[in-house]
Amino acid sequence: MPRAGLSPDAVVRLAIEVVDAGGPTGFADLTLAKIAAKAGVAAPSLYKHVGSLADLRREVTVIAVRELTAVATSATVGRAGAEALRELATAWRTYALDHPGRYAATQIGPDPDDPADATLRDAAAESVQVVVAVLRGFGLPDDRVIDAVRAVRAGVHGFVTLELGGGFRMREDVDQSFTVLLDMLVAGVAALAPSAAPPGDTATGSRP
Amino acid sequence: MPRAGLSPDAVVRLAIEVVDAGGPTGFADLTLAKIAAKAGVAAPSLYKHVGSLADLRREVTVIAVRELTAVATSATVGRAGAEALRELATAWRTYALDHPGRYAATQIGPDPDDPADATLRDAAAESVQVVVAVLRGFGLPDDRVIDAVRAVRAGVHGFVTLELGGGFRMREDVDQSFTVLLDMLVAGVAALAPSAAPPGDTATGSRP
DNA sequence: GCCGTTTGGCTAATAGGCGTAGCTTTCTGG
DNA sequence: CCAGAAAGCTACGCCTATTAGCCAAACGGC
Repeated sequence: MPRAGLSPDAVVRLAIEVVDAGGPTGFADLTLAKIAAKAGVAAPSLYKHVGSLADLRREVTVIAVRELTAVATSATVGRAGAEALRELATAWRTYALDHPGRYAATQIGPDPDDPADATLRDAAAESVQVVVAVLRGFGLPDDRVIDAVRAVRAGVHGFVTLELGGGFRMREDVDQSFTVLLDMLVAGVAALAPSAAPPGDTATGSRP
Repeated sequence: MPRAGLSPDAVVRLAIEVVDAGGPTGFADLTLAKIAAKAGVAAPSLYKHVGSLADLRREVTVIAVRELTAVATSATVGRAGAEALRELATAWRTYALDHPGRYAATQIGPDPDDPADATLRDAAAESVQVVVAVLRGFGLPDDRVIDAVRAVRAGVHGFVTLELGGGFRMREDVDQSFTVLLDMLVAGVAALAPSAAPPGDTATGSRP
């Protein structure tokens, strides 16, 4: 008969705790029953604060995407060019490794047609804008920026998803492999600029 | 009272049909009930042919990984260097786009400790070996091969997962972006070789 | 051709998930 | 102080997977 003092935000916070506790599959394994247990409440009571499990998952995803945007942004303030790109990618990977469940949540793509996904679409677009901003520092032609952004996103996202999924044996050397990937991306993006001369280091040299 | 004529293989075949019918989320949405409905059989009857849903999913995953290995292999026979890498990556992406559900199945990593995952581990290792073989043609030092393999896997896998997940707006230009990514990977891998000179072309390659 | 065994289907039932309906209790605002 | 909103609850319906036990169809030996 006592009240648990829940609120929509509190439920989302508990959901994130459950996600964090579940490792890389924490988001996939998120369940209303677990949240209710953690809140000390019967499962149907959660519907007083949340529309559905799908809604709750969407809110968790939005928060995770915004967190990722925030760490990426703060990793690149005051930096430019290759250094900014390296810091961005490193912060991105660090967030994924520190919060694997939340990072898995960010992989949920918004439905372009569903109005309920509008804020998620916005959050996702904002996170891409951080990459765009960093790559603008390379002086790329406008029509090449999108290709560079996609390559960087693909490389970093692919790397961390493979890493989180256990796709890499020999865990010791993973940091070095990530550095090599960043070298490739930095050099590759720089090579897209018309007038050679990358604004920062190149680490592996550039090609004509 | 008539018999449906099922077998373990037939059940797996039906499972793959269900996966294929479900688009990118077909694997996540795979359910014994759907398979049973497609077979014209009650759900518990499937247990005469399959150990559990987890077993069945594992078998689907193994098949998908082997298919991916096969298309990657046949795309690279008789080719070497940059051309082989481009064809490998293109075949990889084509498989993912043609069979999004099956490609999603390949993303589940084997548990390194679970003996039931042994054949999946082997299949996954075989698929990585295709990339290793292609990259060997670049004349990399042994301790750089692993970094190059990881970078290629990360780039291609990241690209197709983002593409399948709807992470790219403006669908028209995706082919070009993939080509740009391949340019970066080819140049980046070539740059890892001690004696400059990439063995194949360096410009943007071909594609139908 | 017949009998016994294996095999492949079935129904019934358990356990756990989401979600709805409706009741009761607690808090709050006038 | 009391009415009504808010936040719990239980009971239920429907969907999963999975187990247990039954029954009929197919098959092997003779």
